[in-house]
Amino acid sequence: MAAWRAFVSASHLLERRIEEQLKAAAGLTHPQYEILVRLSDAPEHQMRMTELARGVVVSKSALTYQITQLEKAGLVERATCPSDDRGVLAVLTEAGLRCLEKVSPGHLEVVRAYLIDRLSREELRTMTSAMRKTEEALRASA
Amino acid sequence: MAAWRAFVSASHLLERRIEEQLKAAAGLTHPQYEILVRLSDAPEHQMRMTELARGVVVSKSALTYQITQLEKAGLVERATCPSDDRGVLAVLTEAGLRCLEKVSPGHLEVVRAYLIDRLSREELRTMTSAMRKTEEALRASA
DNA sequence: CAGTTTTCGTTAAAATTCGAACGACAGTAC
DNA sequence: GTACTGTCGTTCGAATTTTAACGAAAACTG
Repeated sequence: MAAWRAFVSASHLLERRIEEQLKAAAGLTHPQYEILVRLSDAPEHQMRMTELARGVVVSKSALTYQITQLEKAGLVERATCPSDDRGVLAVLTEAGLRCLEKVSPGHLEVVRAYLIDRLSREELRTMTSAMRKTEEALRASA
Repeated sequence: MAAWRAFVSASHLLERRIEEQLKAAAGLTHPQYEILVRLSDAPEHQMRMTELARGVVVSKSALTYQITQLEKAGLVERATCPSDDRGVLAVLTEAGLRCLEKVSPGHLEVVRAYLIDRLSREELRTMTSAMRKTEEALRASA
């Protein structure tokens, strides 16, 4: 269980550090940053609410809240979904994209400094595949 | 950055699943469970608040809140610290220990099912060492 | 030993999370 | 078409976390 203990501590510590960095750099929380990243990767910089929530791994209600916050900040907009009248599209704005481009380097630097750069190429490859396996297993069972 | 993405998703998904399991099994949250584990490992089943907060990786105020909750549930007690009049000791009660023994198996089963058992011995070893490295780095820089 | 600075744990207010319940719409069966 | 069932996003209330500020006690300084 040593692996598990280390995993939990490391992920919580890293989470804290990342939160701190993002807040200082752009007043963003980690979930908010994740939302921007996912949107920037999506076709036309937009995504359905439910799909986005699944991707970021937060509840739908938490996403509703965060999208509202990001909308107030002008980084995201809501749009009606053409194919489904119930649907809502979260759309990354120009300002959102610029914000992301401004913040990413610092974020990645933290991730590298405390995680990536401390692992050999071999270790990194192993860990990636391990994390993918557990992600897949958990997504499958839900 | 694939490694990082997988890491974040996997840890959030796992966190959710664990939270769900603990809530169902004993009405505990993950932080609460962590507190019980740390206390059960400590000499005389007790620890100073600040030290405990560092171990579990939560803020002091969050720990104050959680210890109060656990005290209401009868799983933990507060005691005055003999060597330091400011200090407070969190002490695991008999009921707390029994609760932990009751819940642990189910918890470990989840951790194994989604993380440990999906990794080869080699992968597990690599991940442990990687997590230890980042934990150490993050604790050192704080 | 007085004066300053830290550390300890708690508190208060604000922010964020989740789960459950909801109304609106979509999909399917008959 | 009508009824059933499922999905979508939001809202509400409860629980939890964080930050900042606080009073008390320790540790350090001279």
